[in-house]
Amino acid sequence: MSDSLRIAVLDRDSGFLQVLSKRLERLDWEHRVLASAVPTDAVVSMRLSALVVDLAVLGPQAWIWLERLCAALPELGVVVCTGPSTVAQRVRGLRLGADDWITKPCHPEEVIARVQSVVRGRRRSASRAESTPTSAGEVVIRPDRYQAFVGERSIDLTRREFELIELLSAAEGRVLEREEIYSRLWGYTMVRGDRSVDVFVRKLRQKLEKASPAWRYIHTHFGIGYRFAAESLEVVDPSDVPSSIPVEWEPGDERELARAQEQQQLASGAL
Amino acid sequence: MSDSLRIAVLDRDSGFLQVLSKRLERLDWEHRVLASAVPTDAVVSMRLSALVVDLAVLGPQAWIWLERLCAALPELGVVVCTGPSTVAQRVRGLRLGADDWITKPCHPEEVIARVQSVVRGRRRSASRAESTPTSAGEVVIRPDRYQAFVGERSIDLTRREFELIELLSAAEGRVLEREEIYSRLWGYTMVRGDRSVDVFVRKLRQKLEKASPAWRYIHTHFGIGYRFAAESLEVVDPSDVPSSIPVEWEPGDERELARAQEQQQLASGAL
DNA sequence: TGAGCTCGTGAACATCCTGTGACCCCGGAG
DNA sequence: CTCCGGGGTCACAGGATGTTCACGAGCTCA
Repeated sequence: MSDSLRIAVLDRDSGFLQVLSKRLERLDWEHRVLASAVPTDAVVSMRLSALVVDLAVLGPQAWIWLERLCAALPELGVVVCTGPSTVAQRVRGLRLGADDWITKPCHPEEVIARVQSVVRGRRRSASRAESTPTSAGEVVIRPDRYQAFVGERSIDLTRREFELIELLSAAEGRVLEREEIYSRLWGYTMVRGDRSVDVFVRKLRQKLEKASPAWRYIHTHFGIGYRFAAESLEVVDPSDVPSSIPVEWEPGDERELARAQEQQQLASGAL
Repeated sequence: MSDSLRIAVLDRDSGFLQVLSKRLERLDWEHRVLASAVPTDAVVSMRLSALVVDLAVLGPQAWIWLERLCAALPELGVVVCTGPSTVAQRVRGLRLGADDWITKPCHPEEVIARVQSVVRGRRRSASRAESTPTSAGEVVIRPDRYQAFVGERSIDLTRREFELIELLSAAEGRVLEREEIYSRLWGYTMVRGDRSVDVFVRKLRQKLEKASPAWRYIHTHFGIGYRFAAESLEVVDPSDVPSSIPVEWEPGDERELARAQEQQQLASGAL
């Protein structure tokens, strides 16, 4: 989602900066201005999608700096935007790892377009590399596998179920309205009376409970929607649980068990 | 191998073509010259890394042609190299999917450098350690031989089949969506309803299973795509099984078998 | 406490997806 | 020209998944 980017501009030309910043604001891209050479580490920590840089501010260090930066951050889009230059300079810059070279004076719109173009290329290759596992309670959500796990065991979610848990967990702690859930998962607005969200929440709850019975993950907010938050249940007195249960469950029996546990929890005051 | 590229130049400026061709020869890039607009399909079949194009030769069709091409071949690097233009035109071209825009007259060296820069971005994903054998389970994938082996015996994969296993195994553990597999193997975007990926997965599975029956390599993720991971089928001691599982297995029922074994494993140890 | 809405539940139903085998096309070799 | 292997398409069938429905329990408010 979100084609909102994160970029930095390394330049001192106040006119250029002002115009460009205004455009960036309107695009709603996160951006910051740097006034002088910044150590590579610092750039790393900014987690940028792209960097626009005027080599002039770097002085004689420019080439070395550029080379180091590009070597250290091959995923970073680097667009050089600088004054008049020779072919040799441009070729050198591009060979060192710059992704584009724009000659000033230039129109900010073109800068934007070229940055987008550069990032578009990156995105393609990096698309799934950014998938970082999330965890909540006992479950771990792994986008790279389109699946959630408890320990090493897959919960065996379907595509929609996974999308749902991914969405909910991304908003952990916040209540998401049905409408929002629906429109983010289905892509269009929910018609009144549609129960799809509820149904998938139920399926998801079932699977979560089966895989991680001691936790509650999805909480209903009456008249509003759902909230995702891992909450462990009070430990139930073992003597209450008949020892015969854990042995082998027939395909239909988990439900019974789940219900029994629910009753117990209710009784013990967990809610 | 392989900073040797395959590019095409769509232009009519004989001087430009001559100079550029000479440079390309020296770089030992495969290249060809096109004199007029070429249907997208034709470009697809050329299996290019990049295309340099002068929009002037395309006439009024230029924008449509460019848009179609970039949409169909997201992996193709497109560098527009054309005469004087307005900012609006350049922005438009870049937004439509062009990766760079060079204004003539220009130095061929800069064209080369920009093409390289564009391709460098693309390649990142494809730049796995070429020619380094990978192994998974019983199979060894040898890019240098364009073939996979079990022990010393070749699995006898065709070109596409090999490309597929190479792609999948490079992403071992991750789920690859059909669209991604398709676009990386065929080079252009998949049309809905295309079953090519499935068919090649089947062919590959057949050969893998024949060569290495005790392992499963390619796992289906319903509604998403495939995941490559070597998993050995624990061979269950036949004497353990028969009485407890009354069902008779038909000769072709490996799927049943696999499932049953999975169940057993679940039941026997893991919790 | 009761009406009215909301939510959980199970199941039926419709749809979509995938595995599969058969078939067609094409370029190269004989 | 014909044969052949590889690549790609098609239609079918079984299964997995998504969607809808009806019913009952739960929550809120008067």
